[in-house]
Amino acid sequence: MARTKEQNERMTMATRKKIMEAGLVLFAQKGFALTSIKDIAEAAGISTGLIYRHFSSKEDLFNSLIANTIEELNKFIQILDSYDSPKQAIVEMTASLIGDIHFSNELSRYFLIVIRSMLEEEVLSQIDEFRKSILSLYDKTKDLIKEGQKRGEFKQGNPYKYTLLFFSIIQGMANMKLFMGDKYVAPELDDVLGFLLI
Amino acid sequence: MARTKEQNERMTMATRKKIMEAGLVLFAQKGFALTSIKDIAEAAGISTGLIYRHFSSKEDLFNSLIANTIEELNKFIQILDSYDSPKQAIVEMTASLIGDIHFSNELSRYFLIVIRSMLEEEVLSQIDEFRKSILSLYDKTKDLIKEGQKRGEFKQGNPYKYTLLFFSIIQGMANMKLFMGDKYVAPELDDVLGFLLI
Amino acid sequence: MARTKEQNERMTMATRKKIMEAGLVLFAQKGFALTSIKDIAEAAGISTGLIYRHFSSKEDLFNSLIANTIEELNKFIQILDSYDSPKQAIVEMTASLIGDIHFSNELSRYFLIVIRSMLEEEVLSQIDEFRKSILSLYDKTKDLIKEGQKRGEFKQGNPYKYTLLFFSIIQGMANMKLFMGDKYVAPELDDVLGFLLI
Amino acid sequence: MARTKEQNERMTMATRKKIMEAGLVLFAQKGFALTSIKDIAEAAGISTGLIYRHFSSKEDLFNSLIANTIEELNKFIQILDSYDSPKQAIVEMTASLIGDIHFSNELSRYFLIVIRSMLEEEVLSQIDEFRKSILSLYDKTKDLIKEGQKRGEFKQGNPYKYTLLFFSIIQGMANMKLFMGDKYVAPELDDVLGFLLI
DNA sequence: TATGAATGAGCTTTCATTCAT
DNA sequence: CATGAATGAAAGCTCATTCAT
Repeated sequence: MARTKEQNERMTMATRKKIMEAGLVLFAQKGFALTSIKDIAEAAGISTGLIYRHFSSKEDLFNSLIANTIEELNKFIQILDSYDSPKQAIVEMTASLIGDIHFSNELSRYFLIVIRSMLEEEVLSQIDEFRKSILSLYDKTKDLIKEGQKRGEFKQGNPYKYTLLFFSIIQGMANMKLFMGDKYVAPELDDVLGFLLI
Repeated sequence: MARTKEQNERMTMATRKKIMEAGLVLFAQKGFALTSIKDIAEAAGISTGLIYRHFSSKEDLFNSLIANTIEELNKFIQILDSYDSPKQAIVEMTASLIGDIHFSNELSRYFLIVIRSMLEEEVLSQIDEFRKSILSLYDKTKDLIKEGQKRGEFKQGNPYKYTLLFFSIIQGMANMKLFMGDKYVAPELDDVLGFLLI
Repeated sequence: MARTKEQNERMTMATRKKIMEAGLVLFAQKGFALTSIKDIAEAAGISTGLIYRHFSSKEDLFNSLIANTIEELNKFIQILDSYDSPKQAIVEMTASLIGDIHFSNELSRYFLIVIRSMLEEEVLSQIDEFRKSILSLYDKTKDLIKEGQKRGEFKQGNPYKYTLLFFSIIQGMANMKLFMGDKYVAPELDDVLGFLLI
Repeated sequence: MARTKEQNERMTMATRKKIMEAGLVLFAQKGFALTSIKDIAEAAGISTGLIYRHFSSKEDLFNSLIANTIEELNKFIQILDSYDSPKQAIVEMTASLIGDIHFSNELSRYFLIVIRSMLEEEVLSQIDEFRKSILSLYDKTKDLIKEGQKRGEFKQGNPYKYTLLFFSIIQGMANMKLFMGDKYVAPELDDVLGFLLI
């Protein structure tokens, strides 16, 4: 008997998810160029051909992950708004990121994708939107810091400079975790935010 | 009459230098896999074939740069020994790194190569020695921090954890500078070392 | 639905066979260096890339053919043992070779591969084993001649010298057939073995 | 002071000779494709560039050697005419060839070039003339055998078939000598010509 | 829908040839 | 005349993508 439409759809979505998960892990680890479609297919436990039923190209898959990453970054931005004070926002965000990186959570992979995309020159169609999204997160953070400084929660100093330092640290940590693996030891919140908090 | 031996040697050296400089820039930016021999040849203003008069393969060229990087890292380790106090050593090293990154000096490219090599899985013959060299720099730094803590120059806390945070920041900054280009604003020494200095 | 495993296996085998047949013909004719992968692909009616699904490199394909050749030579050696008398063995072997060469049978191509491998200096990994195999055929033949001389079936004289002459003739004939094509006229058994038979 | 015209010419000819000698050895051994200009230059003890002052291309050098080979073959044909009887002609020719091959004389290299040219498909411009020349030697030999048969000096039988067998043996021997090197043992005249002489 | 054999564009590498000296 | 650094076309090989089943 033929499967129901719903069953088929569920299978389709399950496969799509498997591909994206495998893609996220591998792209974060090895970057776009070094990750082959065969790698992804093997990691996802399917055939290479099947990937092309779900994504029109390797770049399309990558772009889908970038779109997810953008979404995650935007969620981040929104969460920043939901806190009572800039200090609370930054502290919560940082604590959460330290944990994500420590446990190699999905979010930490998104930040690795960010790093890689920064480095790779590859002309990937969505990369511009991606950069905008990153810059918008930076911008939001800058405003938050500015506001926090006004309220006297943060040290004085160029908020843009602090923003860049903040994300340098976050990305550096994500990278270091990938390099050190189990040997990685996460820093304390106070150490990471020492430059900013009074 | 033919060129003199000296002339030839000078030409050879000049070309070799051009190739290595172009290679350093491109490998730091795009990594091993994404950098093509054609890219390097174009950047160096020579033909593809000529690269193979100087390096037996793309990997050979990369390994030469890695060898240089190892050398630079070792110089770093030695310099750390030459200071009177751990605090002075760390402070000078950091100040120097901030400047190198800010001006995209060669050294900052070496740190980008380090980042890339951490991320890329590619089995390049020298990479193991390279990792050892990085870990040895980490180790040296850890000892320095430990000693500084004993002397009361640094905050108390797991010195290994501080080491990882320190290099996370440095590498994150090198990466950020590459991403932001002229928009990059370097942090102050005190901000970078806030987590460590008393 | 996907192809069955069996279907795939059949396709794979058919392709592999096509490649090896084309390779045998071309390597026998033009040797390793002059035969390009493109040549082989065209002769086999497939794309160049497909060859690499079946053989990891041009050398790997060549080595597979060499392995076949070694096998054929070993069969030859074994057949020589199965005859009642050395004379019969040599006569049958020669008659069979004359026919193979005349009809450009596979075996004659193997002998051309032998010639080429003798001539080419290229360091191909299996070539040493191959030479051993050839020398072992020569050795076997020498023993056979010696035994035949003891039995009074062959002329007296250095059996090693006779062996070299014998294979010089065989290989010369295979070569001549390739050069003359349809214009080639095969010699009589008695003419070929005149130097040996009483 | 400038060299005299004569001196210059002598030097030119000496260099040209060195190149041709090196080319003959290497082309005979490894064939056209596997022999690089650099190989030849090194063997001749000169620079690669200098070869192009004497020959317009690698093919031009090869063709010059082919021209020499043709000349040698023609000398052969002429020598065949100078004997009193076909038998004497064939016997002398064969004895001389056996010796040349045994001592790896120049002539034996020419015969190796013949073998290689038979096998290689490469479109070398002079190859057609070369083949004609070889066929003309075969033809001459055939006539000689026919005449000898008339005179009762040779066995009866298709003279063309005998010719092909004769040159198969000669070329097979040249090849075998290259393969066996010092281990080679030359056959007796009677063994080589057994099929023909009464 | 799912498979993996098959394709071919693009990369690394070699080497005949050119050319400044 | 002589050198060898430099060029670029062509070969081997990889891998994203297609397609028959």
